[in-house]
Amino acid sequence: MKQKDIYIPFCDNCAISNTSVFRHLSMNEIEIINFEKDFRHYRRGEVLYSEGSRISGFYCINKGIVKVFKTGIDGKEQIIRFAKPGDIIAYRSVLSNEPACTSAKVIEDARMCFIPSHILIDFVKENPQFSMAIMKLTCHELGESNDYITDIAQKTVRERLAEILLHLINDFGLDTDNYLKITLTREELANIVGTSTESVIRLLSEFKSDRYIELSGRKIKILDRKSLEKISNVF
Amino acid sequence: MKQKDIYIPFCDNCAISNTSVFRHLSMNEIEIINFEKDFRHYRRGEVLYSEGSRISGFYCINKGIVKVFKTGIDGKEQIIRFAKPGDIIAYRSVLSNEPACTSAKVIEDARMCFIPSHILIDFVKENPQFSMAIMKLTCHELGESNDYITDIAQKTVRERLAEILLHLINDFGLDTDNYLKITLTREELANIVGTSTESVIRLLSEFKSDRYIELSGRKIKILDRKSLEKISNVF
DNA sequence: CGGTACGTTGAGTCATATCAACCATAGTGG
DNA sequence: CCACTATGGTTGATATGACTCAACGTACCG
Repeated sequence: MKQKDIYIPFCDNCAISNTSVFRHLSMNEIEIINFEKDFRHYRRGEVLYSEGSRISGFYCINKGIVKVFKTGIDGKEQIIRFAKPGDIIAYRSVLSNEPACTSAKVIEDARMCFIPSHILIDFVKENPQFSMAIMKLTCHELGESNDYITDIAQKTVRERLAEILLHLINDFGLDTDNYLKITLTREELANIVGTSTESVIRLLSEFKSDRYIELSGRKIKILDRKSLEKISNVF
Repeated sequence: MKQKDIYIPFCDNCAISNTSVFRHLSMNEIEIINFEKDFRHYRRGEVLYSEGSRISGFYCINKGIVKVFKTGIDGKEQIIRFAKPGDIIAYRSVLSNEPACTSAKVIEDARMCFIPSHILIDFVKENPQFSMAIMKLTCHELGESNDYITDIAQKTVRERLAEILLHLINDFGLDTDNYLKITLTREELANIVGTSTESVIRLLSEFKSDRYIELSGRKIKILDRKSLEKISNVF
């Protein structure tokens, strides 16, 4: 406990980014969040909330990665999206005042603020700019989900896997050696693509022998992005 | 032109329903819509807007049915949802101020109001109640889309077809003879389920010989809802 | 050292897509 | 009025992508 991290990020810092929904809040409103939020660390594997549960607030991610998923047949997970620093999750349930329709689990050690529901609801009601930003965020997510419905309904597993790799590159980036910054288990990859673990393994090693990627454990090195784009059928 | 229908519905009537998002508007606001809206008839096959286009307003459906879809590989449609009386469409693009990410086409002769963008945006900014209602609507749709991703990724075509039939029953109802009130081509059914026309045909006639449904042309008669529920794997 | 979770590979199977032919219907134009 | 064309529906044959099952390898962890 000697090394315990006592640093708590001020929301002002988070709000600076011009992608954050918080950028439209007044100093006063940010103060309110700073005061009411509950900040803490979360380890890989920790569950933030589960499908069907009532949530009393939402999370704002400062560091780390969280997967948001639904549980389908026989408990098989379908990953809906990832949340990374700057993103907020669970806001949907708060706003629609329904039980959570997804679960969320930490997949890379994280730091997050938990912010009580009423704050989000109050701000949406009182701050039109913020309200619009949240609205846009929701609409954007809706667009993405609809895109994915089309993909999953029409593309082959091979095409979808290539596409997911490209999405992961976009969202999480590559390190200096061209390794994908996010690491996932084969099963997690399968649960995004919507296929079986075995199929992911086979296709990955196919991509490998075609020299599009290289594999070392869970790390994926991107060698040929153009070809992945060609395979994935995105224009 | 003798028989031209000069009846134009007042928004007050639409707003009465307690499912309409307009129920939170003031009399004054409703007057504004009444004044600015453009009401007209649309025939089956008419395209309201297409993917990628900029839209200057949104539609509120008074009568008829519209399909909202995305165009995927080789122009194959993926139907995302249907809009029926009381529903609004294209509001997503208006709010996020992005080009349309879907197309919309009339599949059952319709009457609609076209309402200019600025009205929606103004009301969202000025009327917190209305804003919340729109937010809930969006969140709800997002939840539905995410559900469908899970289904389409994990269920078989057979299961999905049964599920879609149940959804159609819920959304559009049955007439006195237990016929589904909405009629779709086999291709349209395929484009909801995310499969080929031939597969839909084969599965429908399988359901028919299993005595779950009866077919006469495009009309589908529901004989055994319980069994369809069992097949569809919904609890 | 054994346990648990993850990764890999092979073999067999099945659901579903694809291709092709054909029929029915309705609208069109000469 | 008839041929012409387009659209939708149906059925059969065939191909194959992807899943499942099963066995085994690997690595880390207490």
